Amino acid sequence: MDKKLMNISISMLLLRLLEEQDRYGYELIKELEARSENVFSLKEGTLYPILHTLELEGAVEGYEKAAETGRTRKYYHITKKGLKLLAEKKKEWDTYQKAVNHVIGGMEYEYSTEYGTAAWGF
Amino acid sequence: MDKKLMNISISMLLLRLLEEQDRYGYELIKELEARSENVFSLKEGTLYPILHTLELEGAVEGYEKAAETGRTRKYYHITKKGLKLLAEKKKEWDTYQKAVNHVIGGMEYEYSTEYGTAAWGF
DNA sequence: TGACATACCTATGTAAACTAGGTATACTTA
DNA sequence: TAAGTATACCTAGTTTACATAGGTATGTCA
Repeated sequence: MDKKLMNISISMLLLRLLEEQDRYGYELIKELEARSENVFSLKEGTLYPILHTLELEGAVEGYEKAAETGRTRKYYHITKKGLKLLAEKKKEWDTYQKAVNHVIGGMEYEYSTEYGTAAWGF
Repeated sequence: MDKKLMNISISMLLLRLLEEQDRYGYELIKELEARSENVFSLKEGTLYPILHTLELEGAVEGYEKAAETGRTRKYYHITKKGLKLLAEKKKEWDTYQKAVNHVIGGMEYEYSTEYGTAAWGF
């Protein structure tokens, strides 16, 4: 468990996006904005240090790759360790979520078997 | 919205407990532990400063009251301002929760009309 | 009587995330 | 073609929620 009460780390969200496919920093920011409908709008100053830390921890691996435009981007790939970390963080989030809802009351929920259910308005 | 991404404050949980009835500090800690099944276990060093801040902000009002044992306790009462703050924080939490789940995927939920539903295992 | 639970408090530390800058390339449009 | 905007990466310094680690004092139970 994280020390910081109810502080679900951004890294969980980033790892989740990298679980799907390799992505570069700027792309992660835009994708996160899109999926969260602008609830999560990371500044570069927030994102890049986190990515560097994740790389140091061995949760992701960065590599340079040229875009179609010729411009070089730094892509990140999630490692086995990263996948494990993601699973842990998801479990933590679930625990916190349940506990908070239990305290404030009034919310019922259940898991669905697939990513992105009708409940989310897809 | 709070600046701190996904950092849902403890104050929301405390205000929620004070919404039900006046309580004293130590009681809040124990009640929070009980309701969250020990997920949230505040240290006194965490709780009391938060209560003092909430009082300074006018969200709660403290008053001394003797317990049956004769011992004096400091009870806190939630104010109108506190109730408003709680409502805001609940809304924030709901927004964050939805956004996180939207990103990590796979969770469906709906509101129930009453506090404490069967889904929570009461 | 000595340990433990209750009940309150403050000073200091830590780390996640933000603020506020910086650099440089590609695209768009006036 | 110049200027503005979007893309794409980076670091130093700051903020602040919460934890750590201490303190005091009363009530209870073995």
